[in-house]
Amino acid sequence: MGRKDGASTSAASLRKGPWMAEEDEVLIEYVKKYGPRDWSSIRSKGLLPRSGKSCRLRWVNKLKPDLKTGCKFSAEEERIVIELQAQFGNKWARIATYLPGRTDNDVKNFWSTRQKRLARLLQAQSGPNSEDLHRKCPSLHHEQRIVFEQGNANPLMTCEEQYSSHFESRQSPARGPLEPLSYGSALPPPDSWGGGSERNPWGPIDPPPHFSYLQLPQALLDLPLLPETHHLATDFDGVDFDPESLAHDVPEFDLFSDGLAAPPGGGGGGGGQEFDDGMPAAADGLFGDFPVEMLDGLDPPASSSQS
DNA sequence: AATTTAGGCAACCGCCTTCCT
DNA sequence: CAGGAAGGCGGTTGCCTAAAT
Repeated sequence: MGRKDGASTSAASLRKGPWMAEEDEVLIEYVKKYGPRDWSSIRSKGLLPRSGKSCRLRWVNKLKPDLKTGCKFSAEEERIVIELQAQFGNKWARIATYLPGRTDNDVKNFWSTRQKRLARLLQAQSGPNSEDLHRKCPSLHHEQRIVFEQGNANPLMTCEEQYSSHFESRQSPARGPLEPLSYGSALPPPDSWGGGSERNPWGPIDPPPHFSYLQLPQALLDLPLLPETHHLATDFDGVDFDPESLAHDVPEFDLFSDGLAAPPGGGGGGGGQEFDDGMPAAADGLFGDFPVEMLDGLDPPASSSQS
């Protein structure tokens, strides 16, 4: 209601800025002892000069043991985010429930970066230097070329999305609908966290209906289609996912035993990681360049290309 | 080698929802 | 039921690093 954040606390005595390792230790010890709740009592107990919100954020985004920190989004994860964003909008917390080890902040940052990139490409395409882009991104991967040369390009997707989709469809053509991660056998129910707030991000989530590009934001829908690709906007209606493939690499949830069983084939945090399905992480080598051919046929959307 | 640009990420802000008294 | 407190969430900003020029 009328409360202003921090109004009830003396903001002057609150520490801000980057967290020190010692602070992290204190926070971890606190969660060990009391569970991930009552964040504001961390300050009231005199443990840390941080706001409860700040403590919670730090825990959720960095200290929680089941996070994929320092690991780029895999192509699979990218695709999931793209599809769910189209479906739910900017409901990052909800989307994150479908991605083991990813936080809402991760998803948000990923999306933001992607949007910037798209905006920049569109702007470049609308300007006089699209040839410049060709020069800058000459290394179209062979697989990417196949996608576009076969006329399967969907102008609503970035290069890596199209490539990802293409690659994926060849790997497992039949996939079930996306489902959120559930505690299942891998994660304990919220109760085991000490009966904290049941407003938890893991709560029951409606299984999303099939994704449809018709639900894309209007700004994207305004983009003109490339010749001979109009059908694709609806072809993607049937893109399905196997929920098993999403949940199968949910790590054993062991709050304080260093958490993650390392995914097979890659140590965490090192980059270049591979996941169970063999999909490589979205390494620059594969997805680094956009197919400017895709953009050359496009006119800038009436309203969004100027900035 | 210096500068610019873009990507990635951590953390803060403020609004909203839910819980508690 | 009303109001305050706490937590959740999305938007935004700023810093750091790597790549490009």
